Amino acid sequence: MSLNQVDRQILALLQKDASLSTAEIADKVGLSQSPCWRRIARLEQEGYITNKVAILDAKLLGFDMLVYAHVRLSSHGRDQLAQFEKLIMSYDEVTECYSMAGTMDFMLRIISKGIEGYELFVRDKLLCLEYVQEVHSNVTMTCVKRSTALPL
Amino acid sequence: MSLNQVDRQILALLQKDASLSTAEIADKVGLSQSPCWRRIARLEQEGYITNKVAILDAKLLGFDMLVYAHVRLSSHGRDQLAQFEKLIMSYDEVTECYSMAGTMDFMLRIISKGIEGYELFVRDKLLCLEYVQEVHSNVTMTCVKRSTALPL
DNA sequence: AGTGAAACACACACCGT
DNA sequence: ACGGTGTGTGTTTCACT
Repeated sequence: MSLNQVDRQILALLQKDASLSTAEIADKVGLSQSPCWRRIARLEQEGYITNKVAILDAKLLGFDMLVYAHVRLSSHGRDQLAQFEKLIMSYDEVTECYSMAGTMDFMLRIISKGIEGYELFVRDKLLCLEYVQEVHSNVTMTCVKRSTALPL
Repeated sequence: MSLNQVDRQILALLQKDASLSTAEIADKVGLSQSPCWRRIARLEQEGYITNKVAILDAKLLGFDMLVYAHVRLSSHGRDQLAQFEKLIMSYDEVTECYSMAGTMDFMLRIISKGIEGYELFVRDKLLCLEYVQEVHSNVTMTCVKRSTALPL
């Protein structure tokens, strides 16, 4: 159920580099392979580790535009809330979406190729929805830091 | 140098699930193991795949607070810009940081345990810096979507 | 819970096409 | 460039402490 220090160490290692072998992790946390493997399997099974992914180089692949957009829905749009969220999930350009505290707003992280790509997205996939009242775009310039790791 | 359709397919698969074996990927893209393995190795070597990470369940680990903070630096703070960025990179609570177009602002993605954890962070690690002029917190409520995948 | 060994699958290299 | 085959290395299980 709960986690001890070794479990946290394992998680900390894996969230930085999932290509580490069980033997390497076992070595770093001071365990032998078998018990280390069992712990990792347990951490996966209990849901602490949700999945493993490859991180790609966005710039190298031509995605030079990263925008955080605030989307305000009209008040009667609450009815279509579920539909809006479902739609958002189907948009690959939207890599993240959160509803914000205190407002009827959503914040979207949108990745695209150039301003043209971003404008196309906003026009064809956001503004075309009747219940979208306002879209405010926060364009990022340089990425100082980007990590998927939690502060364990 | 450039990528064909098969390469993109491989990248698309790996950015969703990096635990796929070469054989499984080869099967899905219609190649046999050897050429598929060579392509993946090339994609890593050329930097398209930067690394592989395990994604952990933030809520399960007690990180129930996710805030996007806009930080405004005072104009003479430009001198300490490099120092600020270095400091930000050392803070584990800051998982992302971007400088924003058009302003002297930075946007920080901060993950913490409860409002208490967040307040502690802002007080002890942001407001204590003389050149930090203003911190505006956008608190997220529910996560509609979160993905690390690019829209290939 | 940790250790050791054994079965198995996979990653990686070397061939031929 | 793709495909087949082999060998070492990592993963996964099992029997034991």
